[in-house]
Amino acid sequence: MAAPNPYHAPVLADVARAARVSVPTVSRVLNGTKYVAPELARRVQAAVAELGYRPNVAARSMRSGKRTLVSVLAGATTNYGYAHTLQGIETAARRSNMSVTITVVESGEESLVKRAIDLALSQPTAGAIVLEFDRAGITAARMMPEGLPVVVAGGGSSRRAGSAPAALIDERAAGRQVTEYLLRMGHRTVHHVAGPTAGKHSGRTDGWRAALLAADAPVPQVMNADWDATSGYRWGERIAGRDDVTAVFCGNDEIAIGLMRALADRGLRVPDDVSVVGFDDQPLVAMWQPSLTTVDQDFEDLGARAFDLLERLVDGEPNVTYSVATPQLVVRESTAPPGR
Amino acid sequence: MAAPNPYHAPVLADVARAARVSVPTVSRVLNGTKYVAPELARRVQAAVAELGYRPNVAARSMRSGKRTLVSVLAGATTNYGYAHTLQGIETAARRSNMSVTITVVESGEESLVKRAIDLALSQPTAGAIVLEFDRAGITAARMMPEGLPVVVAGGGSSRRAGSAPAALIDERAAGRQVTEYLLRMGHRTVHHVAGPTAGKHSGRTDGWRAALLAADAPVPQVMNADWDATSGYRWGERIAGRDDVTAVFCGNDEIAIGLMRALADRGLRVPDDVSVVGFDDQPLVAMWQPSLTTVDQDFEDLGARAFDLLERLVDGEPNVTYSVATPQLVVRESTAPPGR
DNA sequence: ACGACGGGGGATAACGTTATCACGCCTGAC
DNA sequence: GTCAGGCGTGATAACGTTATCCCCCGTCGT
Repeated sequence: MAAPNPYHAPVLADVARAARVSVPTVSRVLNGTKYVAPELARRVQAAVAELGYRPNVAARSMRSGKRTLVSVLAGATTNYGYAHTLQGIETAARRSNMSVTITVVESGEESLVKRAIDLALSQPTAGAIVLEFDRAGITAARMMPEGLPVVVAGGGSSRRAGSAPAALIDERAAGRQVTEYLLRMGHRTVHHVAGPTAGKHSGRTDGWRAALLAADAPVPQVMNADWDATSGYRWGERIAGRDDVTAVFCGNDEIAIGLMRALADRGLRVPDDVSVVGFDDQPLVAMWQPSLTTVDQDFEDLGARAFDLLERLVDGEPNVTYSVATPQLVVRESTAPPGR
Repeated sequence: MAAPNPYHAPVLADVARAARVSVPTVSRVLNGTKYVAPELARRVQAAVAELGYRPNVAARSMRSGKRTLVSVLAGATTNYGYAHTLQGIETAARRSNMSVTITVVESGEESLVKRAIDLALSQPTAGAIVLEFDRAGITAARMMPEGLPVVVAGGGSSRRAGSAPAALIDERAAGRQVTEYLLRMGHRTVHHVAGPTAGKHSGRTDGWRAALLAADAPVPQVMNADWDATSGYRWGERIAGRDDVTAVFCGNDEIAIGLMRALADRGLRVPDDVSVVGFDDQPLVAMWQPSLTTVDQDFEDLGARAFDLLERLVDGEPNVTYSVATPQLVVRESTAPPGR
């Protein structure tokens, strides 16, 4: 994209000429930094409207240091959680008259992460929000340059001292809640199909294990899957052959849906034979047959909280730490006391 | 976000000092614009690496006119089609070392659209891509300022001369294909639940009507819904009471899923009693029971094509017009010859 | 009536980069 | 040996904006 662009937007000097005032005066009118005589102000406003002048924030930020761009780094954008978090950030940013750039980090491989960070920060950004939902995001958060305001958004429940401020959803509490609910209904234990574990810890998995241990229930081996429905389907096929499995807690809704389809294809009924719980509460899963019991996570709120933390950080507020929300269990038709 | 930001990234002058060369020489090394002695180049590279220098594209674009930012304006971001189109744009832009900002246009109301455009264009953008999937997008496309490179991405099949270049998905052809398929299986006619119609025309609806007319089939009244599953559910409830409806073509997958659930709740079987077709081919609908016959639209490709058009436009290529892809019918379990 | 004070607005500089210009040195040819 | 030419490098200017400085003029106090 090197060729000359014939489009030349009007600049302050054009407005100043049209309004017969000096360039700094136009700037003062637009920013309200100093009192300007009503007559001059009126002429400036008129010229701005007529020429369709639009300030060049690049030049502005270069001189004033004020930055109006926030970078979001994410391992993906189309998954339910990612897309809604991004939307939450965008809405909050728009309210503050800031723009959002999105850069995808394709994997956790360091050279790729570095390239993504370089691209994101090549723009004059006020700060960055890293979606720490997967390995790519975790690596990106670790590799962010010192000194730049960075906020992390993710599924943890607390934060190490010294690390970046974070907006969190307490997945651990949710995992525990799901598991306790199933145990209370009489299931001897709860099986768990996890998504690709980001490092050692997954809040959902931790909460599940903690609840089982607290209830003295056996802790089955974790079944590892990808985040997609196909992957859930494969585990469903295997579970269909085992009659010790009466309740399955899935890492997300896609896995749960795929798993339920596999069970149905093998002639098993949900929830009569097996109870299934998802995670995310995507709109479609309420329409499923049976509708899916799942965990509602407010991703838009997560994004909004992340932006809020970043804004406070950029404003120089001391002791910006973290913000946690606890997701809610949504009970629907896919869970029942064990019948097998 | 007015407060001072203590972070100060290294600038060219810092690199130049560290490498004991002049500022322009550093620029020349980084851009490869002119031959620089190997020894100096080496020192510059070393200094860049050590300081973690990252060029400030705002300053660069101000001087050179080269712009590395593309603005996307969209009526929403989380819906399946929107999110994937956006992802296609981001991937293509990243390959060209360009960043993407996303600005949501909350409605078609002119003052809101103007504000969104102002926000998007307050950044020094090389051009804009407008997602013309809804009324907000259509209004935004109309209100974009003259002179700025603009590309539209949407669901049309052709383009008026004189309007902005466009990347398109031929929804009209897809609507016709769906309808012809159902008629061929023996349905007397095909009913249609449409999404919120963006202006008078919806390609899907036009194609459906054209196919019915071409086959001399009766053209039932269009049922208007929103894009969500709940809205589809409500139409499903009404359809369940009518035995003249044997095949329903839904505006998108959400509507289809909601509709199928309503039919099931009223004791009707899909496809035995009613055939249902969706639109989009979201991953989950293949797992439905019955799995949904739908139309696969390659939104990521749409986004990539839109970016490509914009790049050519910005590069000053003459006669940049439009690009069309035809989506594919995906036949699954939710359609069958009429049995009612 | 004269000086001090203050407010409005223009002139100027600066942000970080790249385009242009100018200079000095080295090479090659007479 | 001298001069022309070219190439590599540094100096300078410019992009569009805002911060700073400063001047001018009006007003108020004595």
